[in-house]
Amino acid sequence: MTKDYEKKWQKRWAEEKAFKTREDGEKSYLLIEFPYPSGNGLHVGHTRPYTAMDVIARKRRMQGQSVLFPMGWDAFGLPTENTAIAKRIHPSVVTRDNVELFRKQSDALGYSFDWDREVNTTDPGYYKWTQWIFLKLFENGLAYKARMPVNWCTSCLCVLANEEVVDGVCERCGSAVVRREKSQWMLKITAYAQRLIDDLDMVDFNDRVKAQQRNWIGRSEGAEADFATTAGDILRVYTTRPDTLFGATYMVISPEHPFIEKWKEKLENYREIDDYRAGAARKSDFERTELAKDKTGVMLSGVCAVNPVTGKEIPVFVSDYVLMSYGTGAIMAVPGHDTRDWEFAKKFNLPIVEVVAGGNIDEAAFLDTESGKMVNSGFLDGLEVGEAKKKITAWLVEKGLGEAKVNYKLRDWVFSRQRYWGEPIPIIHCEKCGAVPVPYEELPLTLPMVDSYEPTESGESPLSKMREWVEVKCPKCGGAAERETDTMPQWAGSSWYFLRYTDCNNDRELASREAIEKWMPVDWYNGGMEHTTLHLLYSRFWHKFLYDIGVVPMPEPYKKRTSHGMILGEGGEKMSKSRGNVVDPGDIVAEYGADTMRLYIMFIGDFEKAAAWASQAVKGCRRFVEKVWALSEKAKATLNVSPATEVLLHKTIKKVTEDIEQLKFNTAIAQLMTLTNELGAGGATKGDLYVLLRLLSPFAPHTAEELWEKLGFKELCCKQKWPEYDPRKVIDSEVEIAVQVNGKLRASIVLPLDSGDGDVIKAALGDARVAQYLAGKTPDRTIVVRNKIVNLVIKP
RNA sequence: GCCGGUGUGGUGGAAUGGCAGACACGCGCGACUCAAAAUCGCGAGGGAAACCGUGGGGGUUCGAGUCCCUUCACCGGCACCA
Repeated sequence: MTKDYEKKWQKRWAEEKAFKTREDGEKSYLLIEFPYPSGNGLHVGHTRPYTAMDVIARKRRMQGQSVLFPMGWDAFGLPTENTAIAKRIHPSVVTRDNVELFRKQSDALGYSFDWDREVNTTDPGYYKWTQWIFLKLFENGLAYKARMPVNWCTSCLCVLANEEVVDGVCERCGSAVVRREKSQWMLKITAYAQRLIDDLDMVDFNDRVKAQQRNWIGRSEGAEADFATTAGDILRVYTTRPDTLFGATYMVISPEHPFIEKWKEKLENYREIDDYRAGAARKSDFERTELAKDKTGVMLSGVCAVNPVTGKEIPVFVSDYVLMSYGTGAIMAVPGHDTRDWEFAKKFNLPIVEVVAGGNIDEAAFLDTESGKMVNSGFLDGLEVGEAKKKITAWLVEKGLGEAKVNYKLRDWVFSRQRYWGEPIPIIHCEKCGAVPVPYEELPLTLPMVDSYEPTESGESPLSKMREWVEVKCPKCGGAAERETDTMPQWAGSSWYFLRYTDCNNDRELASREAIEKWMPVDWYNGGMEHTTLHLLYSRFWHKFLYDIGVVPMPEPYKKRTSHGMILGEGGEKMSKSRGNVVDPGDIVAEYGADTMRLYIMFIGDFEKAAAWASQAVKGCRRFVEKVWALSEKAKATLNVSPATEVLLHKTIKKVTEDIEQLKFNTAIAQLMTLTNELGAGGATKGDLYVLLRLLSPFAPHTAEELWEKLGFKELCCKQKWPEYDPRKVIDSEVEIAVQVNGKLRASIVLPLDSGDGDVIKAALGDARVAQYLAGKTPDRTIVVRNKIVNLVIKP
C-alpha cells in the first residue's frame, strides 16, 4: 500500500468540481476563520479547525445538504509589509506568493473548499466594499476623527486598538506600548454596547465566548451624582453604589480632569498637583496597571466639595487610580465600602464611615451588598442595599442632582494605522469643508505604488510621502485638499468577509440581497478564542450596523460559534520557533499521508480543549488506515453485511453520524477503529466496506476514494449518500446485565434483550457468586434497570 | 477581587445517575527473524488478598466521575472600570 494516491484524488475532485456549492438542498453555511497568509505557511494550529469543519462539510454534503464551505485570505497586515521591506519586494507580491503556498498546502490536506468563492481582502474589488462600509459608517456618524491619547506600539510604529493591547504590551509583537497624543479615526462601537450584550441571548455561542464578550463590554449599573464645590463648579461623579452616598467622606478626580486647569488660580498647591499630573502622564499603561498597587495622590488645597446628603465639606484629591476614560473621571470615595477608597483613606488618614452594617470597617472595606442594612444614612437607615439604591437614585432625580446611569468599559475602536499595507481610508481633508468622503463612484481608492513603505518614528503614514497621491481637490468645494494617509487596521477586511463569500464577484453591491438571504446567517462558525474580543466582536458590530442601514436582514451574523483548543508542542509547551517544537503539517503529510494527518489531528483529544502533539501517537492513525486497507484487500465479494458485526455496523453509523455534529471526532474515530478491528477478526464483506468507507470518507477522504474504486463501486465516494442506520438493528439480542449486591458489582449475567424484572432477579439469585454475597438472606429490595443492571439490597 | 473552565491509569482521553478506564500511544510477554525493525497474538488501574480507586471533605440516592454543599489546585478572560 502506498499513499501516492492522494494526489490523484485531489486532482479528480478538482476536475469534477466535487465541492462546488450546490443550491438545491437545505443550506448549511460552514465557516472557518480565513487565515492570514504568512510566509511560514499553514501550521498545525490551522489544521485542527480546518479539518474539523471539513469533516462536517463533507458529511453534510453526503447527507444532501447545500454546503457553503469557502476559503479566503485575510492578507493585509504588518508581517507581510515587514517581509516586503526586508526582502525589497512589493507587499502584493509577497501576498501572492504566500497565498499560493497556503493554497497548495490546503489542497494537499484534502480540504473541500469551494475555490470558486475565494476572497482576498487585499484585492481592490474586495476592499472597495470595505471602504464603502467605512463611508457608510462615516455618513451615519459612527466614524469620527479625534485627537486623544492612544496606544502606540514602539516596535510596529503605529497605534493599536484597546483590544490589541494585552498586559500593557502589543499583542502581536510583545513590545512596549506607550501613550501618545494623536489624531485618530475612531469607530463608535460603544453605540452598540448594549445590543452586543443583549443579542448574545439569540445566538448559540459557547459560554466562554459569551462570558468573555460580556466581560469586555463591562456593563455596570449605577447613578451619576452632582457634588457642589467651593469653586462654584459642579463636580459630577459616577458610582455603582449610590446607596453609600452618606459614607462619601472625600472625592477623587483623575489627573487628566479638566477642573484642574480650570481651578488653577484657586489652587494653593497647583505646582504640586501639576507635578503629580506630569508624573502620571509619564507612566506607561503597563506601569499604571501593574505597579499602581500603592495609592498615591495629592489633596487640592483651596477647593473642597460638599456631600449633598450630609451637607459636610469634604476634601478633593487628585489620584491616578481614577481614570478619565471611565465614568466622569471623578468619584465620590466611600472608604467604608470600597477597597481602593479604603486603602487610600488609610494612607491619607481620612475618616471612614460605616453606612452598611455587617462588616468591620476598621479591618477592611465591607463589600457585601446582600446581607447588611443601611446605617448612619439619614432617610436610608434600615433599608436593604437594593432598596436604598432605588430610593437615593429617586431622591437625586427629584432634587435635580443626578440620575440612574449605565456605563460600559468598552471604548470606541481606534481605527487608523500608520502603515502602508492596509485599506486606504477614503477621506479627504479640506481646510474649508473638514473631512469629506471620497465619492462612492471613485471607490475603490487603491493603494498607490510607493518607493518605500517603511513606517516612521514620527507616526506619519508612509503614504504621506506620496505627495502626488495626497494632494487632491476637495470633492465638495474644489479647493486644495489632502487625502487621509492612515490605513485601516487588519480587522477591517475580516469584519464582513463572510458576506462576500455569498456573492464574491459582485461589483455593484458587497453581495446581492438574494445571496445574503439565501446563505446568511452563517450556520456554524469555528474559530480561535483569541479573537473573542477582537474579530468576533468587531464583526458583530459591523453586521449590526449593516442591519440598521438595511444591507442585511438579520441582526447577528453567526448562528453558532465554537472554538477549538490550541495544539501545544510535545510535552505541553506552547509551540514556538524559539522552543524548536513546531510541527509542520507538511512533514506529517510527506511521511504518513494527509489522511493520517487528518485522522490524528481529529483523534488527538477533546476538540475544544488544548492538546499536546505526540509524534509517537501519529502512527496509531496510520495503522488504522493500513488496517482498513488490509480489510478491503481481503474482502469477500458479497454485498451482504457480515451477520456477526451487523449490530456493531449500525451502531457505528449512528455514533459517527451523531458524534461529528457534536465535535466529538475522537470518539467517532474510536468507533470506526472498533468496527475495523472487529471486521478484521471475522473478515469483512464488500457490503461491510460499502458502509465503512462512506463513514470514513470525511476523515480520510483519499483512502476512502481509493478503496471505493478498487472495490469496483462507481463514482466518487464523497458524492455518495451518507449511510443511515436501521433503528431495529442497533440493538443486541442478548444483553449482559450487571448484578450488584448493596450497590457493589458482584457478578454479570447474560440474558435475552428486554427480559422481565422477575426473570432478571431469578437469574441473579441463581448466580453462585451472588449467592455467596447474599449469604442465605433474601434481598429486602431489588432494583432492576432494564437491560442494564440489577441491584439486590439486603439490610445489614 | 469578579467571571468562565478543568481536575479520571505511565500518556492522550472514553463513560443518557446504572459494569470507570472504550479507542489509541507507550509498556510487558509471546510468535515470525541469525538478529533488529515492521507485523501478528496475548496481557495489564493499584493491591498477595480482603479490598481500594475519577483532586480533598461532606451530602442526596438502591446506586455518584456524573447531582448538591464545601474545600484545594491548575488554566483562561476582566480588573485601581468607581
